[in-house]
Amino acid sequence: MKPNLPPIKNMSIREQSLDTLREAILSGELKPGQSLKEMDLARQLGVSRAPIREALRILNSEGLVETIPYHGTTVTRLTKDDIEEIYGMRMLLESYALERVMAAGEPVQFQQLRNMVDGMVSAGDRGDLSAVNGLDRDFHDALIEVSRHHLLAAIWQTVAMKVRQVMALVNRRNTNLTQIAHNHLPLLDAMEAGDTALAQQILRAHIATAGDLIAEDWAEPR
Amino acid sequence: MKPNLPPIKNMSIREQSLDTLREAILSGELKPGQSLKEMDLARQLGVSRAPIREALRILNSEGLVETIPYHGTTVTRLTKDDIEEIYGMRMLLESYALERVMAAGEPVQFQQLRNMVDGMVSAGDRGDLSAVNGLDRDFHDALIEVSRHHLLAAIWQTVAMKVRQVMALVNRRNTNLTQIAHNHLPLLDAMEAGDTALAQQILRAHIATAGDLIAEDWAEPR
DNA sequence: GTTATAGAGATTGTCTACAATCTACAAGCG
DNA sequence: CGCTTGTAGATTGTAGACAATCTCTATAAC
Repeated sequence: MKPNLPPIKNMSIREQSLDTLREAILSGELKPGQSLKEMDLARQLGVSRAPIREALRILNSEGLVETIPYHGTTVTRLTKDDIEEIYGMRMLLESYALERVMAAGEPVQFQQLRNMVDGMVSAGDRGDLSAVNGLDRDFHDALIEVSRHHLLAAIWQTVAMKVRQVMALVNRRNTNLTQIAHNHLPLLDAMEAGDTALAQQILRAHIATAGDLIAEDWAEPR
Repeated sequence: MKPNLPPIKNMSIREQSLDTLREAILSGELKPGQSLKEMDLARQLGVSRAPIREALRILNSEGLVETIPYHGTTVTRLTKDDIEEIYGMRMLLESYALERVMAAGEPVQFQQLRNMVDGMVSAGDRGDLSAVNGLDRDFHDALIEVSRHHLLAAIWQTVAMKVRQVMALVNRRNTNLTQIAHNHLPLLDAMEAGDTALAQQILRAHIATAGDLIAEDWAEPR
């Protein structure tokens, strides 16, 4: 008899604080430029400053916050140039992942991606925005994952976080749900057909379009 | 009159500890797999555990150490696969930087690179190994720098650190100093001539060769 | 009126002590 | 003998107090 019970809740206060703060930044709850006072955060989470500080150091080296000695920690500001850099880097990394996946040529992995795209399409038809966004993230994360490159995956994490932050902050008035979802179909078709060049072209166009749309109506703060 | 004096020692204990530990790892003084006990490090540096812990969190998120809760922190081990990933990523990033530099087409920046290559050549002729290594690092760092891409530069830092660590650990018996130095000349020539394709080809071959040489005689630890 | 300066308050940086957890080994039990 | 369980020592995780530094404001000097 193996009840298969998961571990209760082994996360340290530091890690819980880290996840909470990171999530708040990536969801846009904590806005760029906002100052984070250690004591406030500690009181708010009901813990001491020590784990908060360690979490802030990690967020700092992830580029999500910036710390000036004896002055304070603030959520990193995002300029239009930053957006362009993020999407340029995203294109570079995803393109590389795609190249590796196609070169490896293990068609069995496509099923996983196919499921996500299918789910995205149906979520789009339902008009479920957050589901589409979640599956879109999952799809691009999975593309990196199946490329089987640990270092690439680690770097992708950093970039993907910034993408999430941007997506949460942008004024998304002109998003066509079904269009986003269906955009992934021809990419997957090209991949399954083994047409690397076409797949690359579609992927790059897909990312470039998304980046341009966002950079276009990015309101430079302050 | 501007004496150009740097601030005396404005760095916090955390940052000094961080630099010291990072340097020890990158120079190979602290070897992969070695366990780092907070109390030992604190005693050795003559400080308390708090700044040491914060430094370790940063090193952890940089991928230089790994921490298991209540168990300890160890210097990250490097496998042969890791080496290949590092050099693959290095090629991707430097190639991207080169592409951007060539596209921008500001020839004035080449002078800076030229000086480094010249210095490298003369250091190679002097037989000064550490000078060649230092200038080689400077050259590749500068290539990223002149591409004017903050995010790329940040990501490069992480990868370049791992390259340094690998270089320090590898058994470099067959290094031809003058060859390494002179390898950079045709690359710079192609860049100044505006021949992007040729420059890319030389750069990629240069990095691939270096990576293969190192991966080749990488002794898998344990 | 302008500038320099001193002090108060707030915030971050560091230290020390204590709590929680892990590993290893020994004692108890079948 | 083999397995579980409990205890000791070591190590990491967290808390709270104190020190160092910054910002801001009021005041004094010119």
